[in-house]
Amino acid sequence: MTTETMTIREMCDRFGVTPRTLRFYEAKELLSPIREGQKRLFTKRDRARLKLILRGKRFGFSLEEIRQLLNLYHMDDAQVTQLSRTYELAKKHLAEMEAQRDELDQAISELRAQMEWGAEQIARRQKHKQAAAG
Amino acid sequence: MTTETMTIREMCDRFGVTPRTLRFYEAKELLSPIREGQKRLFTKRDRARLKLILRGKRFGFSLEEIRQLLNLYHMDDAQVTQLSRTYELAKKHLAEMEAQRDELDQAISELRAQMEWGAEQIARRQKHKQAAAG
DNA sequence: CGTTCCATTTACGTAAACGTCATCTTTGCT
DNA sequence: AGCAAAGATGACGTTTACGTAAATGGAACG
Repeated sequence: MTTETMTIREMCDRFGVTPRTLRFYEAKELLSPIREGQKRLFTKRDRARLKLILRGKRFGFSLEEIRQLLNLYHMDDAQVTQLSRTYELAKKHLAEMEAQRDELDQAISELRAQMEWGAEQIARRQKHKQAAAG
Repeated sequence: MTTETMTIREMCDRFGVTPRTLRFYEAKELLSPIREGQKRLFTKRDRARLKLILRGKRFGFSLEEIRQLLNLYHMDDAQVTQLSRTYELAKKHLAEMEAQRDELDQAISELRAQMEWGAEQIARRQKHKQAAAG
């Protein structure tokens, strides 16, 4: 087993996805495993891309958005031609992510405050119970 | 126009959603506007909840997940009974959000690095052009 | 009173992201 | 040679989150 390429099953085990998912991503041109006869062989590049895909999904991006963004991470010489356009897209994306992070930070502190209130209510009820029992 | 309640149209204009969306959220028990005859009237509570709904969506949560979480923010006396269960759920959610933020932070710095590389490539090409032209 | 304008309900349609068969090949044992 | 396991290729099904169209109902305006 050269660690260079992986079968579909090895990929599934490593990333916790189904074969269907990997084939689907290939159909959508998010992955492009090489073929050994019929069988797919996933390269290091595919693994790096899949990692980014799954991350993008956790952030709420659609596969189509993710497809665009993958070009930012895997530019070959042919694509360097449109590099500055890609760069603009990246800047936009970066801004979106930073906005999302700020919102997330805010949401986190709001939730923290909410939980403190909740903890207080629980404590209050404990006291009432004791008073009623005593 | 008392600022107390809003019509469906006012809601749509304020939040940038369609009437269909608001009715859909009501059907899914995410919102519960009061009725004036047939017509829906959205209260301050509905607005607060909708804000949280839209935010949750940006974070990649499903409507069903969001529905669960809304209880954390709008607990009435009846629900305080299960408050400690809710509190546990909140803790789990908070942990998820913090993990997501950390991942987002990492993704942001990776993208930044990627962009610096891109900027370098652009500069390099500029130089080559000049050399070829000169 | 007719029409226009919102809004409501009901119902069917749709895009995204896979799940789930059914049906082959291919490949590795025995 | 025979057979099970793994993988491939359609093709249809499913869930989520709405879109869209049809039919209906008030109410407001000329």
